[in-house]
Amino acid sequence: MKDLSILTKNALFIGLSMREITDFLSAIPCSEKVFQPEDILVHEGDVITHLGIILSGLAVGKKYGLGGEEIIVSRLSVNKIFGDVLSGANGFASPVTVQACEVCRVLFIDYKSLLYSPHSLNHKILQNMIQNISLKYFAQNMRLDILMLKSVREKVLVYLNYQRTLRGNSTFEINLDRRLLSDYLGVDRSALSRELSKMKADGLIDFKKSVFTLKY
Amino acid sequence: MKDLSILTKNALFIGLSMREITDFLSAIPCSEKVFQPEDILVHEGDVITHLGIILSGLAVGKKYGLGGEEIIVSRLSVNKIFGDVLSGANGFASPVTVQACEVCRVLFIDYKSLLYSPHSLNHKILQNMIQNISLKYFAQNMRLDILMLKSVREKVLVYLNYQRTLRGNSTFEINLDRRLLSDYLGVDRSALSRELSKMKADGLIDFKKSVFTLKY
DNA sequence: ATAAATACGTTGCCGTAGCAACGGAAGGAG
DNA sequence: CTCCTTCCGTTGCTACGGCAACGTATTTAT
Repeated sequence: MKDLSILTKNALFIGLSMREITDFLSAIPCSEKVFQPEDILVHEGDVITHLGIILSGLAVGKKYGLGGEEIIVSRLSVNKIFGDVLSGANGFASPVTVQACEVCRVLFIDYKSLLYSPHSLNHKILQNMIQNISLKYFAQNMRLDILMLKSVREKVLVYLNYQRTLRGNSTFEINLDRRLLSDYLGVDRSALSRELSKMKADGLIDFKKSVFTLKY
Repeated sequence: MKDLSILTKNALFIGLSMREITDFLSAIPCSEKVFQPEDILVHEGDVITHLGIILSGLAVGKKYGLGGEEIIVSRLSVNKIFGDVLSGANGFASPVTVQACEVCRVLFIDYKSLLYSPHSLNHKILQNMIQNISLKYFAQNMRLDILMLKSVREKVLVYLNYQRTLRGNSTFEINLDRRLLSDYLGVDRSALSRELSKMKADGLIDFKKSVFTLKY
C-alpha cells in the first residue's frame, strides 16, 4: 500500500492530513487491489461490504436495460468513490456493475468500520461522507428534472443551461459524447442529433463536436 | 416545545432514548413552529440554515414545471425529514417548495450545529443521517430507472413489479392517485389511464381504483 | 338535497421521437 | 497508406403518447 498521497484530495478525507489519513486507515480493515481492463469490480446485485476509491486508472458504472443494452451510469476517475451510498443504505443490492476501463488500483474500505469506528477522526469523515452523498443526490436530482421534461428540445435546453451556469460561460465543452449525452437525457441518439441540428438552424445554439455555444 | 416523543421513531434519532434526544436538542439551536394550511415552509431557491422535521400534520414538496404546473415531488407526513440532503450539500438552493396541507408543527434544527456538534451522541446521529440520505438516494434512483424507460407500459410494469416485491403480494394498494402516479412515471395522465386499460384488456393486470393485481 | 369540485376513464387528432439504415468524417492499428 | 472502428449527422417510416375535450362517478361543501 503505497502512494496514497492523492487521498488528501479525496472527498472523504478533505480536511485531514496525510498522516491522519494513514493513521485512520491503519486502524480499520482495508485493502488495495489491482484490476485489469474489463475486470469487474462490483456486479449488479452484489451486496457489498466495502466501499471503493479509485487510486489510479478509470472505471465505469453501468447497468443493463430490459433489452440488454449497456447504459453507462457513471464515470469513475481517480479519487472517485463508489459504493458509499450503498454503504449508507446498509444491505442494499448494488444497482450497477462497476467495470475497469484501464488498469485500476482500487482501495477498498470496510464500510462498517468506516461508519462505526470510534476513531477520533471518524467524526470528520462522516461529515465528509454526508456531503459527498448529498452532492450525488443533487446530481441525480438534476437529471430527474431533465428526464421529466417531455420534448427533446426542452431536455437539451435545460441541460445546456445548467452547463452554462456551471462554467459561467456561454461557450463550453461538455465531457459527454453524443451517445452518452443521449443516455443522460433519456432520448434516442439520432433523435438528439436531429434536434441539435434543428436548434442550430433555428439560431438557438451553435456547436461543433462537443463544444457548444448558447446564443440566447 | 412539548410532545417530542415521536422523535424516538424518527430516522435521525433511531437508537437514542427520549432522554438522549432532549438532551441533545437542548444543546443546539432549534425551534418549533406552527404553520397553517397553504403556508410555505421553504421556498424554491431558498438557501436554508435549518433542516425540518414534521411533528404533526402534513406537507408536500413541490416544484413548478416550465409551463408553471405544479408537480408534487414528495409527501411529508409525521416524522418525515426535509432539508437534510440540502444541509449535507451545504449552500445549495432548495430545488423544491415545501408547503403545508394541514396545520403543521415543525421542528427546525440548525444544521451546522447538527453536523458539527461535539456532543457525544452526534456520532450516532451522523450515522443515522447517512442512512436516511442514502435511502432517499435509492428511492430517487429507482425513479430514475423508470423515467429512462421509453414506453408507458414498461414504466407501469417496472413500477408495479417493484411495488409487488415491496409488499410481497401480487395484490396491493398504492398510495398514489392517478395524477400523482402519472407524475411519478413522467407520463400524461390520460395516456396512463389508456395504457392501464389496455393492460387490463390484455390480461396482464387487474385494478380497481388504486388496488392492483398482477397476473403474471 | 343540490351544487360544485375532484378523480378517472375514453376517444380523436396529430406531432414528436423511436427505430433502422445509411454515409461520411475522424481517429487508431497494422 | 490502408483498413477498420467509432462517432456523428441525416432521413423515411410509423407508432406511441401528449393534448384537449368530454362523460361519469365519487366526494365535499353549504
